[in-house]
Amino acid sequence: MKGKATSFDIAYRAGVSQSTVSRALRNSPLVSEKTREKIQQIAKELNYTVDKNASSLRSQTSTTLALLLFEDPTSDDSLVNPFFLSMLGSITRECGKLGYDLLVSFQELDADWHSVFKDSNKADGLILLGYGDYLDYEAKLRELVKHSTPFVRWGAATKSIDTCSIGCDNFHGGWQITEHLIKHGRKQFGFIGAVHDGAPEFRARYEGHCEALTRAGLEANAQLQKNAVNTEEDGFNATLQLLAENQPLDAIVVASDLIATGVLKALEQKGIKVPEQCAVVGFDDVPIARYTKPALTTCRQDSTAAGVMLVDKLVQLIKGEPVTDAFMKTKLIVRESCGTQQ
Amino acid sequence: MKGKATSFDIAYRAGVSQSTVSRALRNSPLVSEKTREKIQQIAKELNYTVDKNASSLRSQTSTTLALLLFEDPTSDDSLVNPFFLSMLGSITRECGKLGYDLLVSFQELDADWHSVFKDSNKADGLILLGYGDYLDYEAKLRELVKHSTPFVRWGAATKSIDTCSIGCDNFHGGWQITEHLIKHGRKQFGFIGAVHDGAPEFRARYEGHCEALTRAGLEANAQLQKNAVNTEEDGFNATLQLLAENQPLDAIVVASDLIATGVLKALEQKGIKVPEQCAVVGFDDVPIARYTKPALTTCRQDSTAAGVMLVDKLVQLIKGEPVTDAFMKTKLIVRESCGTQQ
DNA sequence: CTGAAAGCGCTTACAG
DNA sequence: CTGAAAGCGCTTACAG
Repeated sequence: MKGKATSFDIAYRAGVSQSTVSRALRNSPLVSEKTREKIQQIAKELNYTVDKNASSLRSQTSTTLALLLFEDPTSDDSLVNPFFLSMLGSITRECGKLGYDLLVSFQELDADWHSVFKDSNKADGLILLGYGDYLDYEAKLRELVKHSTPFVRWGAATKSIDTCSIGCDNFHGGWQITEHLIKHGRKQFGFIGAVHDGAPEFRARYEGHCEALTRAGLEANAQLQKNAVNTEEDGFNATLQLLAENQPLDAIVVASDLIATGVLKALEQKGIKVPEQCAVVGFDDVPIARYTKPALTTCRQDSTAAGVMLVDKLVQLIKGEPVTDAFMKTKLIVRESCGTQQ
Repeated sequence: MKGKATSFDIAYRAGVSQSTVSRALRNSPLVSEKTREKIQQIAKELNYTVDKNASSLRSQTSTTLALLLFEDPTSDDSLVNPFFLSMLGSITRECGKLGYDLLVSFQELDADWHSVFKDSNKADGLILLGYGDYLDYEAKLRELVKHSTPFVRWGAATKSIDTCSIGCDNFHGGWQITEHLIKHGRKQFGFIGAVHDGAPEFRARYEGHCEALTRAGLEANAQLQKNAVNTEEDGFNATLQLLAENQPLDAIVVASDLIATGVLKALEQKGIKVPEQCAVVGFDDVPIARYTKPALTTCRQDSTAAGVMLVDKLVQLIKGEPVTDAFMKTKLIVRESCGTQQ
């Protein structure tokens, strides 16, 4: 035989019709066990694999998911948000488990996502990670909804768009981590991380932070909140700005671990001892957090569970089953940078 | 119109045949400019996208590449080798640039790679990253060659198999980093990293290391080489074994950064000051290397360039163009853990 | 349980 | 430069 074997080749050898081969290979109950076994045996001998393009074309379903990664606008070319990277493993594995292939793509915000993947029948649904600026992103989400493209995303739930989002309880996380510091005697807080409509997750963390302060009878000082997008460099610069306020500080709550690495760097440069003089806490629990000196206390988002859930929900959506948003609990991971045990 | 627009819909509106539409959309010179423009205009209005499955089926080419990631046997479920992760960005981007889609998959060593991706026409070629044990891997490579599946891989070149591999000059890297330490007065070396046929890259680094010692009139002491696979934990344990030899040591050359984090941890636990009492150097320059304390001196493999090259070579291979192995230069990155400037 | 036939939406000889 | 037709390799009504 030249070229790849087709279902016709198998049919010929098995002495049955091509339709029967197709049914047998997909374990249709319409085929007798004996016939099925014979056909599957021959298929194995011929190293036969169903042609994906033909079956997808005919059945109008690709059993492929597309993962779209959006980068933060300022991040360097080769750097992907490490938190998303850590989701990749479980997303890939879960896809494999459910029999889906996974297309991965870095997206520019100006592309037409729906046409690129869904309209061309490359993928049955989309997983969205990250977004750059949230406002532009929201407009894109509306497009997807309009085209009734099945998709799920990691991020904050929104009332304004009817989408399935999976995110962690950022408000609770911000509260949790701040409350821990207060309980251990910290009183003068700074906060580093962008707080505006373009970054709803950072904002929720900040609001949780403020809530903890209020409940403890402390006051959030807006002057001690400095914006930073998700980079080490921004964290470094924002910290210098914060210190320039010349206010007493014994703790800095940071909106992400990546930013926190820059905070630690700035404090070290200024000779401020962490955690003795100033506690620092991050958010995410990316791999790096274990290696900083002092090791970073942070708020873990379970990226493995998140990846599995994103895939599961998307597949449900594709099958037309009802799905709900998921809101994951965060977990306080105490290391050295907050100066407490446990 | 219900459902997605097809080339027939466009043909109808443009008053031409469907064949002409197909040609016009692919910028065939066989179509007059006027007709082409008209057709492309209508396509845009209808939000038309070529059906990937139909075009792939008909043309027998998918313009899709598959990235197969193999995990080290011992690594935990959600953890992917950070060095490979850092290639992912540039691989994805380069694929986009060349108009290819990218399927990503974690592979078990027992799967039939060719049938899974190439024989089913899901992908035109394969990119292989990592391998667990090299001997099993080699057998798999032979299979691919036998099925004439186009593929490229990151790793050491082999004479025994006719494949396109892209790797760094591990021997030179091992030499370079050791030579640097010798030049700065270190004399008593340990080496941590698996040195056997199952890990040819680590072995090459070790051989380069030994070569540098020999040239300097020093002697490599096999007793001071301890095996470790690519994990922090293994690095930690191997270091304890090394120290238990009770031999004088003023430098440890480590086969990877990930292992080196475990080495640093063990030394800290034993109260051995890095770099004052003992220098430590890694290999790879993964993101974590900048954050350890002391920051890790290491040998950089340019993952961005590597990713681009892997994609470019694979596409050449698919097009039937001749390709050659690539051997990238390593770069010494001096940080704090070796105790020298520059 | 099985087969003959249609058709998914394209690309590409072939003919003009 | 354009069109009519074949066909990529399947899945799935339809008929028996």
